[in-house]
Amino acid sequence: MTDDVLGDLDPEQVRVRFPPSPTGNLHVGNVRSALFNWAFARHYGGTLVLRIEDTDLARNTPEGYASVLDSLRWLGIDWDEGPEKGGELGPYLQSERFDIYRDLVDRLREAGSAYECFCTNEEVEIRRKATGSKVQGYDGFCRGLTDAQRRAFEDEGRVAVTRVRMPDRSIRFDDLVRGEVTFQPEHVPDFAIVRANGDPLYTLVNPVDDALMGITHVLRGEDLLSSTPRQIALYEALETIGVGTGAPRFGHLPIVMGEGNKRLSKRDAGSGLSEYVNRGFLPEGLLNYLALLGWGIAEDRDVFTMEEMAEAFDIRRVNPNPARFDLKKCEAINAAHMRMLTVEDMTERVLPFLHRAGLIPEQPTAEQRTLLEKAMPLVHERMGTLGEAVEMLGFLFVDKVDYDEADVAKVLTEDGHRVVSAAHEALTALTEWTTEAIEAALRAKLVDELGLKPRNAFGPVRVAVTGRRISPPLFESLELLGREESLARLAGAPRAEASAG
RNA sequence: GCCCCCGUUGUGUAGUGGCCUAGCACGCCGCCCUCUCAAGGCGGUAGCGCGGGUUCGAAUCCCGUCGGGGGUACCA
Repeated sequence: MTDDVLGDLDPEQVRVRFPPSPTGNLHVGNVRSALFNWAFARHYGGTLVLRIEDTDLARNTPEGYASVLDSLRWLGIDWDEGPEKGGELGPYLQSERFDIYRDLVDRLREAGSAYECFCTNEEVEIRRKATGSKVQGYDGFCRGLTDAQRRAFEDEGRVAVTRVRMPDRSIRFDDLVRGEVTFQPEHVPDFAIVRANGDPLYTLVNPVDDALMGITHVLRGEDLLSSTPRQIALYEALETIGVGTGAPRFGHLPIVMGEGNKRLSKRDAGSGLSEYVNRGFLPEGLLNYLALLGWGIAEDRDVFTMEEMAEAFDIRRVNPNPARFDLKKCEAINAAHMRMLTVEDMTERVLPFLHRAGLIPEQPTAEQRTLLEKAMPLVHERMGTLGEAVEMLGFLFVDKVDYDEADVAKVLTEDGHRVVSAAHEALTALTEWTTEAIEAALRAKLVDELGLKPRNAFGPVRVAVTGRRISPPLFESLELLGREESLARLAGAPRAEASAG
């Protein structure tokens, strides 16, 4: 049975690519594209190529390149060919392929598929106004230049760009997520592929490398939908000079929008991957959420692993609607993944965050590690991100508690201190320092003897010991903190400023 | 302006002519549990952009309309 996504291909012949520009912090929209290409490749057992599109020399940075690779590694999106992996069809950095592009452009020109154009934008604009044409873009003026005309332009000191000659017929293609899309020839002008200074443009190198690298499916953002017809024309021109086998199949993914009705741009908060890394999102959590922007694994389920995604992924089930990035849902999905982690795994992942917050050294002591392992079950279900461990568990690792002023003001009043003193007294008398014993002693003293409601009884104790009104379970926390430190904190708890009058 | 894409609750989606008094998830609200906060349980809120058709019957098909987005470079 033929699968219309694959056509005549065997599943393992699928070749897709992720082509980032190394301009810095990866955008979550790009991450989503990388993810879908990864899932597509893994689903079929095909190949994912990583290609660095660094032809715009002015915008590239070495850090950008390192950042892209680091990001993909952090995400767990592994590629099969590309930087650090090698492959038969490299180099995989476009900046190392300029000779290839030059050669192909020459051949394209010889074949008549491309031509030199000497027009300036102003001249094109003047002609458009003169004819009253509504059609945008280049008008094809230089298509049929004679040698003499060309020499005349050159004698004027003009330098040509190279343009592709678009065929005079409509171009249609069957988009994997949108179905059939058609463009009329008058709306797809001859486009530039080489700058006047000789540098190749994205319009050239992207399709050229896809052809050269045997890419079978191009899954990318919807923002590239309208450049597809000209790329298809280029693939076809390339095929006539013996390069590649024509256009790949395209699937245009919905764009990722931010708040309101704007595309999530690089300048928007929450658009860059590094923010999620720094906050302590789990790669699997972020990726899971990103997958939900246009795709779902099942009607009644939205938390899944990347293995499950690869298994179930179907590009035809991707929704074409633009999707808004919803941070709340992203956090909820991440939290669900946090809860799926084992305590050991969670401990391991939290360590760097505690270190960065200055709570523990880079190499924690065995004691600190044990303490964290014991504390982890208490907060495991309470954390939405790894970074939250700093706030939740910080009190266990400091000598001097960082008291929340507002919480102190609210709870450690005169009355509050009477409770804290009573707690101190009850705990001092304790012979056995266990959660059960601590709870029993505190309840007996504060609830039974003083007649306090539990929340009023334990609130002041909580703030005195942890520094805040929200904390891990109190009795367990006291046990972990230890008798000596607990009693010291109860004895030395700060006071709310006495209110005037 | 022109071209292309898209249009189900606040958000992401399910839904491909009757199973839809439109399901699920997140959010939000309330209740239960409870030492705080979570988690968990229970309940609630809110939607087929609009107008015409076709049909016994339309979220689902057709036409129109409105709205939103993307593109329109010697950026990618």
